[in-house]
Amino acid sequence: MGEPAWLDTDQQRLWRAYLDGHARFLVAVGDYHERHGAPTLSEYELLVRLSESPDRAMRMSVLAGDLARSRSRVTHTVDRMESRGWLERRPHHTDRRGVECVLTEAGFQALVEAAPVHVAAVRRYMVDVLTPAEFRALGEAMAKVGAAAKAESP
Amino acid sequence: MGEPAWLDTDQQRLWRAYLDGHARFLVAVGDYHERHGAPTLSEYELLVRLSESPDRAMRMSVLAGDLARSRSRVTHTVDRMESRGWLERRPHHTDRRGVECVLTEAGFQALVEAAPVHVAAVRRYMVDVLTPAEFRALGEAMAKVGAAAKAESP
DNA sequence: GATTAATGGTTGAAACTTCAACGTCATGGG
DNA sequence: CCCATGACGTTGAAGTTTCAACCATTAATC
Repeated sequence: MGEPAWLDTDQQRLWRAYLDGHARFLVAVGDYHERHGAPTLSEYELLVRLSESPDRAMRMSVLAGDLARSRSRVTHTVDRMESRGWLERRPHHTDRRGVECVLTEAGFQALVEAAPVHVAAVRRYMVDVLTPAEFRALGEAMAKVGAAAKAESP
Repeated sequence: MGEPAWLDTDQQRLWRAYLDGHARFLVAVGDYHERHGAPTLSEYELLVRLSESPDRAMRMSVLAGDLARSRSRVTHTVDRMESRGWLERRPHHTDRRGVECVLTEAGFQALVEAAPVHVAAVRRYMVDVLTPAEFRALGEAMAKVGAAAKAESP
């Protein structure tokens, strides 16, 4: 009983297309960011979350959960970004264990400059490469995949 | 002229679902590998390529190109795997600059043990989460995305 | 066929991520 | 109230990846 231990030829082809396609896509987007002087994709994502949060501030642990990263990784990343003046830390008001990360004006400006670069990259290497229906199918499928993965780490 | 500088709300939702879904998926698969004592996904991929190659051997640069990784990264990864006895290096027959990477019997055994774990993870977190049509759409879309990215780095 | 350019692979350091251990504070049960 | 347990965030070291520089060899150009 249970699932077969193998993938059939077609499943294998699709799975590899996914893995390989993603790897190449990320490289392409990363290079595009770099060529245009934008921050790393992972730094960019962090800036986006903060910018959309009320007060442009978020707790470290919420940031970590949102971005699906370890707390430690967020700590180190925030260290680096803070030293560039994009971020600041401040103690949490009610929970004295907590630390809040605040986007500075400089950080917001960095985001404003980076956004068009980022969007151009995503269009060029994903959105424009697919039909609208394909892009939708891709996004919806990944939403399901993400939800399934999320179901395990509460 | 040109593309709009922004993504509309729906495009943004789909794009984020992709990015976030992938991140969580990779974590889930990585954890699954680790819980079951299988090598890292990236080591696993390398083992697979070698095992499918005639002679179970490949040149470093071909490996790098195939896996969409830097030559340097492959060098370091092969160093580690070689020290575990899974791989060996040997000079290329005709091109004296070249180095070939050969899968050892121990490496092949490691692959044989890891394969069912890997397949179970891929099923559990991707294949089984989607309908066959969704999975196909995902794979085909990523094949196009990968091809587009590939078109830039020859 | 000699120079020049390009490829293959490595090296070591810098940058980034992971991992385990820790200190602080909050929360729940006795 | 007190203690046990767990959450929050950091730390420093270990592990991995990137980056720039490098040597050896091959391919191109004249």
